[in-house]
Amino acid sequence: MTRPARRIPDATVARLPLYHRALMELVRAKHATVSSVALAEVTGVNAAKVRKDLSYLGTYGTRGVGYDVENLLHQIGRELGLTQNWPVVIVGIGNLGSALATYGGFSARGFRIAALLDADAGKTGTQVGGLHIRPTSELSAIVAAESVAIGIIATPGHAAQDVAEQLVAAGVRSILNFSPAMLNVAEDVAVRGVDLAVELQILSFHHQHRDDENRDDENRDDQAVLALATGA
Amino acid sequence: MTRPARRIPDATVARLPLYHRALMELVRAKHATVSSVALAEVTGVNAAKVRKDLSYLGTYGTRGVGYDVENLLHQIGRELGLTQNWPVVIVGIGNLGSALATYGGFSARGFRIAALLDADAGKTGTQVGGLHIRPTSELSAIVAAESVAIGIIATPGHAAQDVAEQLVAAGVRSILNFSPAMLNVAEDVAVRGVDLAVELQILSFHHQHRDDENRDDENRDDQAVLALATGA
DNA sequence: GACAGGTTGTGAACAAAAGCACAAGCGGGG
DNA sequence: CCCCGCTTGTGCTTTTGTTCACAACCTGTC
Repeated sequence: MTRPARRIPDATVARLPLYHRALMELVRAKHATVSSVALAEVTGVNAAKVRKDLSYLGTYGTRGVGYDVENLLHQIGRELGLTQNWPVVIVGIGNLGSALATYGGFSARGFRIAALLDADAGKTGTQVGGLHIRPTSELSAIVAAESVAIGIIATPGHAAQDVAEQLVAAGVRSILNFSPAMLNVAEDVAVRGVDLAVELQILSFHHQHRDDENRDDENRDDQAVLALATGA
Repeated sequence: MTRPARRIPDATVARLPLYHRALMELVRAKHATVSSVALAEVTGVNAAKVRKDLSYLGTYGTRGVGYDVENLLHQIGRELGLTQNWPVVIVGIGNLGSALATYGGFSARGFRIAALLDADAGKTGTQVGGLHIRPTSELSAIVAAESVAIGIIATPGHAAQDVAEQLVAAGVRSILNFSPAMLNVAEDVAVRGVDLAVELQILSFHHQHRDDENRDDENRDDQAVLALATGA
């Protein structure tokens, strides 16, 4: 069945989760099919781009009709690997770690929190979101026992590198890093960093430069980032 | 002085906070100067790219020497608008909102949390991170009184659009949206969306396709923080 | 003061992504 | 059966971003 074969561009990969999220919503709203234009509207992506993105996955649309919502959702989920319900561990259960542990979005979208870990002995044993916090020393045992694929680091910056090394040593090959530290790991380990302050700073830049921008063609949508009002 | 004049590319803007963060670290470590190669190493960005990025801000380097750390930090901070210590409000003080409220990174990097707001009357009055939670009804008064520039939405998805409209009505033109909802706002309002599950899903994709990728040996430096695809 | 070693700033080549525009195909109506 | 309106999939163009490579320039040394 439809071997994708083609390499999917990074920019497309980054948008697939967006489509996935929107399609879940459409399923809930009982839409049977959706056109690229409609999907573009709810995701804020250009319609041609939606079509091109989806075409990388295979030919799942029907001309004159659109895409079957359920099927497309399934195909994107499969491509993203969400059918596997990956187990993840969260290391560092401070405010942010707790928030992540109780964040419904993970479990709702293909991930299972296998364990919460913290180095602070004062925290271990206490419960967050229905899971007991366990000492970091148990990390490798947990990773092995649960075949954990992905590690989330929510520690302070100074602990992050150490935790990363432990994760990698335990066999984890994908890390989502919320600490402000840069992680230095083997090349075959995928690291994604999310720095909340960075996002604010980017907003701040646009805020500060708002006035400079209207001087050239107002036609240019000032940023890839700007919300556009859809409307019709 | 030093009119940048040149329009700074989006991709560069997204990296400036990275340099800013690294430079703060270098200041703390008492480095007087830094070369593009060194800065590239600690940020995980290609050295030529570092130089080109910095050149958009002006000519702050010295050939044969490098960049003055303090000065460069100041210039980037100025460009990002971090000298203004923007006041921000956080709406929705659940787990995530609380984590954001107590997240040190904001105050450390140019932002001041002016108020915490929540619609739940049961929460108002209680304190989080040294600030009292106030009812959402006070939003416009607070925005006006404190000249709030940026709003952070950390509510559940179903409340996000409503909150966004209130923020915009109160005069906020920049919104950082942590809810999974797409915001529909006027065109001149900048919205950046951060969806934590999206990040995990992108990792999941790479995890799943790890094997397909080794056929072309790519030197992926996706260590760097990425700009998230935002709800447009 | 000239040379050597190091580093920036940038033009130009290359690569990736976005966006346009339209042929190809579907389905319903007469 | 044929036509018409609708929507996909994609070749092509334009825009944006990355990388290379090197001249220009600085500092310290002899």
